Amino acid sequence: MAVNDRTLGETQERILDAAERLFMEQGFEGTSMRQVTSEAGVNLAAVNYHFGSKEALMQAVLRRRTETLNRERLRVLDELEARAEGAPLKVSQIVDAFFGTLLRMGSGEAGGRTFLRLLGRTMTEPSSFIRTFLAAEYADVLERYRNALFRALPEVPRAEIVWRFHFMLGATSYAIAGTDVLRLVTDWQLGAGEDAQAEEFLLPRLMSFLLGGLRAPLPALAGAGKGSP
Amino acid sequence: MAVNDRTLGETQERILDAAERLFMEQGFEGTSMRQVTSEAGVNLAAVNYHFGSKEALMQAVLRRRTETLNRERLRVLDELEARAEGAPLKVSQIVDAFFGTLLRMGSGEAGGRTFLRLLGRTMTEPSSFIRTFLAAEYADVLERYRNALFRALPEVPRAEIVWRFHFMLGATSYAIAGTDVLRLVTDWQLGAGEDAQAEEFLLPRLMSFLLGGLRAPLPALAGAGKGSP
DNA sequence: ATTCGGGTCAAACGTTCGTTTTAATTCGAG
DNA sequence: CTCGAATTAAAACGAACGTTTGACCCGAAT
Repeated sequence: MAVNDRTLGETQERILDAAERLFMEQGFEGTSMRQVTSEAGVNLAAVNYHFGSKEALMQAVLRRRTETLNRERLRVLDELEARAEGAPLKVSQIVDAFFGTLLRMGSGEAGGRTFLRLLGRTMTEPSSFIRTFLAAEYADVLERYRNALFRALPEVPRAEIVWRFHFMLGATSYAIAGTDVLRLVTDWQLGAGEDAQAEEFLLPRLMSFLLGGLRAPLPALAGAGKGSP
Repeated sequence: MAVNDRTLGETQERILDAAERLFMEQGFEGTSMRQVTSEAGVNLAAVNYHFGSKEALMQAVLRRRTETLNRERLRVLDELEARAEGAPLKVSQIVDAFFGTLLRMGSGEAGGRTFLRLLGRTMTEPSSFIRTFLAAEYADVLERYRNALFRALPEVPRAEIVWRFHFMLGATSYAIAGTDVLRLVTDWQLGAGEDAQAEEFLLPRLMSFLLGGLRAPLPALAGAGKGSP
């Protein structure tokens, strides 16, 4: 019944798992260190000992998964571009490589779905240290994908593409956050129980929506001012 | 006798304005009562006296604007349906009545833009009392608009429409939240400075995107999977 | 056998939290 | 001018917060 027979680093992982789940359920500010350590079954001081501070813990929670995710995103894009031999990629390939890779994470390793929901909520988190951290984590991969879209849609103004990338990110973040004001209001069957949502049902539907939005006719943007005719 | 059927006193309004701004910038949990009252220039006890608690203050902040917003949404929909004389509405009319009415709020009364950002972030807020409150506030208007879309798109399965309403809500929430991991990463000119964004630039672009996504081809949804046909 | 150092532990640090209490002030109605 | 309810002001409440401390445990290296 030794408490010490944990493998190396097990304490850190237990803390990360507990923090991931609690931050997802209650937010960063709404979760206390005592909740995290109690949930993880470790001493209160363990977080500050291993990670330094609550903010650093949050960053470690995010980094653990975003590093894997963004490395995979870059790998898939590399592979697509190598196979295309210099030709522009198809838009659907790019969108699937970016958003599909994200969503498929929710059906992979344990905690993947928890992280998806955490990430979805974190995208609109007010704390500036979180936004700064995420921006740095995403810088490389966003630039690569932006350029891939520029090449795939040469006839679309680049500013439009950036706008729509933005909208796609929003639709996806909200979908994976799963906070769902809509679901609380509607009793419509969306396809299945909570569990199977991520891959079987959400992914193809979200992908259709994103591609439809990305390829939509350009807005009129009438040179005139406001006011509708 | 009843304090509630008089217009809000100046103290209440100052508290609501300060709370709206601080909740938007720092989130609900990240904002203290002392910040709110100090920003509003009122005594610390005034919030509990006038609103009862911090949670009730948050609800009052949200209710002050969502009541106007959703009443206007219903009015516009009523008018459209009256003019259509029983015929289904156009999809673009419905989307503009729901999301356009929301976004145009940001260029109306003072604090409108602040509220837009607050609402965008609140949509993914973890606190259950906020989600419950918002669900109740939106119940009527969501049902009306859902049914309008059902009539406008009779050939599309209703579950698909609900999914896509969901995605549209996400893209819009994220856009108005303005937290923008993307913007921190990209230095692309999105059209104008921060100020003019809401109406002149965001609205037509978002509308194109939403309509493209809503009218996109249905996903393949390969019959394979969990077995039930 | 002893030293060493990473790891865990209970306890306490000072601060800030939301809320409440109590007293003073305002102000219209009788 | 008085009375009493509404509102503001000042102070304090207990609880919870993130963080730090210093003693203690124990396997590995000296």
